[in-house]
Amino acid sequence: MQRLDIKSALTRREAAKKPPEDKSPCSACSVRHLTVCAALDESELAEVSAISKTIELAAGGPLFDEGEKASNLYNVTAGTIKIYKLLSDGRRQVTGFLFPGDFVGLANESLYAYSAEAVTVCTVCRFSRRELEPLLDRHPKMERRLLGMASHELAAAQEQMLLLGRKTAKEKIASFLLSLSQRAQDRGQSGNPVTLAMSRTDIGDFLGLTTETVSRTFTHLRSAGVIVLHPGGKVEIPGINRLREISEGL
Amino acid sequence: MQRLDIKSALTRREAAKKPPEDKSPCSACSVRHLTVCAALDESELAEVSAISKTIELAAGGPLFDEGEKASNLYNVTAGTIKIYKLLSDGRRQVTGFLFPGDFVGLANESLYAYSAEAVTVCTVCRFSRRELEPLLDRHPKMERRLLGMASHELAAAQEQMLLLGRKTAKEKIASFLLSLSQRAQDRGQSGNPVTLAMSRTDIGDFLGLTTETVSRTFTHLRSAGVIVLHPGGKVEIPGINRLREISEGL
DNA sequence: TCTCCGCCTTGATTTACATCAATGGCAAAC
DNA sequence: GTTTGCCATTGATGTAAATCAAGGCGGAGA
Repeated sequence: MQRLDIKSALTRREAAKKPPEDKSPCSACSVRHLTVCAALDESELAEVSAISKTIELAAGGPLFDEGEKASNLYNVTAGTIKIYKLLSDGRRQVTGFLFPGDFVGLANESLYAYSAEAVTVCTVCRFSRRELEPLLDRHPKMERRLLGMASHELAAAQEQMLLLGRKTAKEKIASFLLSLSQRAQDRGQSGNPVTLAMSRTDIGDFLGLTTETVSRTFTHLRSAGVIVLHPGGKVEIPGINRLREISEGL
Repeated sequence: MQRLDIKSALTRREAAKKPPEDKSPCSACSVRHLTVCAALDESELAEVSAISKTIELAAGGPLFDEGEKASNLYNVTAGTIKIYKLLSDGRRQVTGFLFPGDFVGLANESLYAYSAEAVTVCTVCRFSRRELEPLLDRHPKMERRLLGMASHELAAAQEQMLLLGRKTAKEKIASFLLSLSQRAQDRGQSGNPVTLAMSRTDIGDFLGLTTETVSRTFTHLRSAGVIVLHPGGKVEIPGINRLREISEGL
């Protein structure tokens, strides 16, 4: 398990310069059909453009930290982001990975309940909460869509609780690979082979395992011929049906 | 860990007769300020009354099952309900306990993603999804409130992932007791002593532990003088600050 | 009142995974 | 080209919690 080293966290933060951009070409957004903005027509889209700002994040760059004032919301448009929570002694739980089309920053209370950090180079679309709320008031379609996305995330969170509380290491890794594969497919990318953009440590912190156990479990699945590990984090899954069985404990 | 025994589940289900009632005195609802309905004025409340129906559940009675068509939504008005998911071999993860004011049944897809079952005798308020949706369209306030509740649940789910993935048995039990205590207080009930309405098995299935470990951990906290176990599931917490420290791993 | 049964507790033993430790590969920095 | 440092892998050992096992207690029902 990764225990956060404060010094390295600061270094990482400094390293992550964010060169901001300015144009917001929502109507040309390639992942719009996956986002909150899917529900909008051209004129509504213009309103959204007016209050949104495109931002680039370097790999490792922080988007926001747990406990910070939740003044912005973000749409991921490119790259992979992780969200996580920490215990005071540095134990970490990654509670989700976000891909293009995903939405971050909903906070019922006024503070973020988790931290968000870029795993790869990322592009996100930023909205200030103050400006977005009146827009939601005027466009119930958008709010409905947001509620739908929140429900969907809630269901995913419950699935993840089942994984964390009751699955074995092998079942966890199998479920993780299948879920990544599915999400890649949903985005029109290859579901097989699937690319793992994140480190073994991040995977471990997502699945409630250590790096070593993650690595050993990959090795085990490889030996069993269920997966093939290629360079660049590419994982081929010749035994995808077998992987499905494993993920269910069969 | 409880592995679901089909026979006993059926017995339990038959045992749970639900004598339905008919009146819906929303305006007299004692937990309204905690629910979706908090946002509503008198005339809106009347509309809600018109499409809601009060239902009583015996202890152990099922509300709905995972995979069932999600045609209803429910507001809990009295009692405790558990929601859970199962693996095919019977391993169970309780993903939440619901108390008066809580809302169940949101399902983005058309099927419930989990099962819901009464822990104690319960009263719930039922809405059909078909009738509720147009009402939400007309009352954005209510939809906004629902989004707020969903965000809140999402934050709770993430906290629970941190617990499941990274906390020790002792930390899990401590966090659990504190969270129940807080929720009781939010409802104007005693936070100390706090009453545990659910069995050790349910607690274990919620925390990713076995009954035995739950029991041993309670014993350990009792020996340490942090809690006192009284009959009827009442837990007194003389060392509530100590319990806070324990829950954080200090 | 007695019996039964489910729930809780406690003890002995096992085990899946964590921890500790060492090494190799690769990419960035010098 | 060499060094540095991160990341992944693999092996040896330790341990928290699971599993297996045995009573005890209290409420429901005869």
